[in-house]
Amino acid sequence: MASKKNEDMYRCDCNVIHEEVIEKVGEHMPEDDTLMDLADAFKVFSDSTRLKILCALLQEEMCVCDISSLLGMSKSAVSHQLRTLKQTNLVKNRRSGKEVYYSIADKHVETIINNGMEHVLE
Amino acid sequence: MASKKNEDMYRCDCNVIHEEVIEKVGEHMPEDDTLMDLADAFKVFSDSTRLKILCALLQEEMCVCDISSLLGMSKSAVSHQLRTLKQTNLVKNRRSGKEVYYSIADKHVETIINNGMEHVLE
DNA sequence: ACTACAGTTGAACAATAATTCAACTGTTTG
DNA sequence: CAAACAGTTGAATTATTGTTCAACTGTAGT
Repeated sequence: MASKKNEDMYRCDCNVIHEEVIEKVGEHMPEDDTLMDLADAFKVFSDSTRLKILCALLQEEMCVCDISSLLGMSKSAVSHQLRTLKQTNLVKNRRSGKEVYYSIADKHVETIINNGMEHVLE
Repeated sequence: MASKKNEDMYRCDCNVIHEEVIEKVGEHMPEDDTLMDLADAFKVFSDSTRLKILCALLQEEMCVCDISSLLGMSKSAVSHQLRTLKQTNLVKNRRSGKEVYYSIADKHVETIINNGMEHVLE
């Protein structure tokens, strides 16, 4: 006879082995929405093109042409990625004549990259 | 007459606007390989299922069944993600009888997640 | 007003990745 | 040794994402 306690609580294809652990851990888990947001945040940093752009902008404000030249990529490809970076508030831009200059908008960018770098370089 | 300086240095569909900036920034950029590795590292954290697993394991060692129950996902799906996490050395496992217990293997996991969380929660 | 250039945008295409499904390994128990 | 269960694996499917391409906007110069 099966335990009735968690009948419909956790649906999956297995018998719960350690209910106490599951309940205890479950209580201290971050909200689902929070973890989705966190995943999305990391997703922005998970593309080497975007990382290159961020590393470049950490040094100096640059226009799209400059970035394209530096990375050896089309303006279109760069612009698409800049759009992503701007939508996530990591960079900001200003127009000066024909050019649009991008720069870092969030102080966490450097920390997050350095932190990840530390993890990679060992 | 075009400048001869950077003739074949940067190929892209635009005229280089600020050569000095590009050269200066270019000198201080991390290696391409390094940035690829960094992107791959962030990629692991960019999925909410994997984040959930890591958050759970940060609290306590758990077997696959426990994790499946906690997340409401199939053992197969969880096992696939655990494989990714193990290949990137973020978790380790040990067998005890029929069960396989997973736990955090890298001290950076907590730092990286907390760091990202700080960025998300504001 | 016309031309040239910086940049943006949306659709199409190609590549990557997460989940499902079914078959499999390994361990315990009767 | 046979049955039952924990977990793994590979192939197939589905979803997501990065880049290209072509057309477009906006600004400067003539």
